[in-house]
Amino acid sequence: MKKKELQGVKEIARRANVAIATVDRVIHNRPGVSEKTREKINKIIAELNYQPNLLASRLASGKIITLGVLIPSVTEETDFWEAPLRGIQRAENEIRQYGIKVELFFFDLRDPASFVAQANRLLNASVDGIVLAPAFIDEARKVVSACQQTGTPCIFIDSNLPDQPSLSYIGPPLFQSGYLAAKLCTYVLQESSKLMVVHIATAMDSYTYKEIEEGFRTYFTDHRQHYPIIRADIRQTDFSSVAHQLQEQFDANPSIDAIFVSNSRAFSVARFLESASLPRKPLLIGYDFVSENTRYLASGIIDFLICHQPEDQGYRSIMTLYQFLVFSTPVAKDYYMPIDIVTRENQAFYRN
Amino acid sequence: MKKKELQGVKEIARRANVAIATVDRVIHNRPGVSEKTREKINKIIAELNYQPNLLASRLASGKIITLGVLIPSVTEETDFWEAPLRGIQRAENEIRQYGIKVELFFFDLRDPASFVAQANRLLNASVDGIVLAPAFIDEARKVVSACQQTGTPCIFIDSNLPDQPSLSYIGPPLFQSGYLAAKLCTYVLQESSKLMVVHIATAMDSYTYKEIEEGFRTYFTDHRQHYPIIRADIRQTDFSSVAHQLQEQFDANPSIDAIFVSNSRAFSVARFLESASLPRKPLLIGYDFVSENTRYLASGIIDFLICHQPEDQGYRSIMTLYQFLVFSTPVAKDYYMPIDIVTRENQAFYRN
DNA sequence: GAGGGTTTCGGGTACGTACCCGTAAATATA
DNA sequence: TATATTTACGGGTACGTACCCGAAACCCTC
Repeated sequence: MKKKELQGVKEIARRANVAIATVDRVIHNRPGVSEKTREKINKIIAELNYQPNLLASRLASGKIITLGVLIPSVTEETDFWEAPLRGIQRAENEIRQYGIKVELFFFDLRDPASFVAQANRLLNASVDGIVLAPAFIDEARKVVSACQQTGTPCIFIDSNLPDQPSLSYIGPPLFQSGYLAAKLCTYVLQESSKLMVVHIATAMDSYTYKEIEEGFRTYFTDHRQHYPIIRADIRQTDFSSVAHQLQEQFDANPSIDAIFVSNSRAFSVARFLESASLPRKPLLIGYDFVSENTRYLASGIIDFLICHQPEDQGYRSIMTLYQFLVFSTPVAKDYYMPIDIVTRENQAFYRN
Repeated sequence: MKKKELQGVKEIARRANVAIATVDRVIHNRPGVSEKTREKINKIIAELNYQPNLLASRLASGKIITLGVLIPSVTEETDFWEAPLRGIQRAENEIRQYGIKVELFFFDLRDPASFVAQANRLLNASVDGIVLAPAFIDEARKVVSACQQTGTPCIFIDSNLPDQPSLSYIGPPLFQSGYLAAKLCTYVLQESSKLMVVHIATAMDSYTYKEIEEGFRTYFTDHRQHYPIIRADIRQTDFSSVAHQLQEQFDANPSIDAIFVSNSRAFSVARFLESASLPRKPLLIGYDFVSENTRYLASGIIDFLICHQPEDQGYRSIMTLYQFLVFSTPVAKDYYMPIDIVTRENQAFYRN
């Protein structure tokens, strides 16, 4: 009966003629090992291509890794953040058994103060990693620098904070999605057509919208198609304000053949189009698979929705932190989500 | 110093005044426990809402779960199956540490005999679960019935075997993707336009193609648009045969404004269009993000590629089996992949 | 009521790693 | 050279579960 080969640290310890504890010290770079034995053990580790058994590892160290998440709450305004939250919770379910816990903090998208308050709670919770929707630029900067202090890895989700140090950005490539929207418009454009870009938001988050519109316009300059592009900035998000301003634009410009809404409020424009009596319905393109939008997509008033798999963004952000903290997996600085085109015909199968 | 609360089976055993082994027997429905104690223990398990610690569980039972995969090999004809394979390997990497192993078997898409041979190897490998691309219907049926015998769960990937018992089907909704292709065509169609559906394949897998074409045609009947639809069945996949047959069709039908290729060989049609001198380039729609297609997408000859995230199909098939075998997670009978629209403008961000 | 069989259960070890604690060896101090 | 201090290492237990093996308790049968 031959001696069964030992596994893992035991085998290393046997070969190096040392105790398991010593091997353990080497693996975790703990002091108390002479340079000589350290080298010897490292050599054997390399030879064996030793991979620690994470089951055993995480079982033995009863430690729990906590991840903090700071994202907007779901409001009656939009259910967009439902999806990332779903993804986050799905990820948590998958890795909970491996000793990972997720703590959620929600802020109000319309209220920077709530962001600050929740951010402080998050920072005081002494978490091991952070997922952050940096909706308010200056306020988010402070969170980032606090993370820098403590060495806590931090991931931005859905929108970026340019030039800020972070472990990773997980979200859409804004410029290119505007560019794609422009291309989709061209399928209905004719000689005399005009275009309209609509921004509907109380606060104009400059960076995001600018990138998108830039992409949109660049498409036409790239292709030397110089249709007039009308801009509508609508700062009152209630329907009557939106309808009123749109009506004005249409009165002034009858031949608008395509409308591009730069965020998830296309449903508001759709509602206007539904009630307005226009000679022909313009093409309508917007963002995000939120419930109001999908209704108008189904009824044919919205033609295209551009989406960026928000659930997957949430899932991915948690999993990335997990992989980074537990396995030290290297992380890509920018992880751009695909630019999905959702239409009436494929929306039933879209996974938001 | 108060007694620390015990965890898991220990706590159950303490409360029930039995040994851990007895609790273990109850949990695993093993015999050797009187009905009375069994009930008592089950009651406590319910009270505590006990969730077994999977780390400890899988660590203790050193068992290795083996998953068998039978998919087409990557050929010079098409690199489509690279993507599912990537996904499968990614999944394996993630769960290898939890005692899951994947064994790969490849067959030749042009050769049913190779399928049978590899299927037999797979069945003899006594795996715990199977992922199967049922490319050959009758031959695949036999694998399924063998699985039935042994109770081995089996998942179909990429194409389905209608009316065959399986744990799950993970793949595209064929009918709807044809339907969507039709819709995309309409953006360029005019009064006098004709359409062409092209099948290029040595063997006509009846089910897949039929579903797709059915969806394509249904769109037009649904919308009462009765453009002539020309069919081209091309059984010689080499370029000159394809070019020859296409040329014939175009000679006979000058006003073909949109071409729909029912599989990944759109690049072949694209190559023809590139060299042919047609009055105006028809819209070209095909399937799959394979390298030849993406080149023609970038150059603008292919307008749309319809894709179904093949990498994710591979990943998901393995993970589904894993979750099912290890956690007994319930599995959806059909998991339809989204119908992605890839264009020149968003292809850079597409994750195949 | 003694022998044999079956059912029911408990003790104990193993999985691979983490980490506490104690001790021998090496080095420094007196 | 004897003693204190540091450094290097080994023994051993714990994490929560799986499962082997043996023992007690029970049930029959003659």
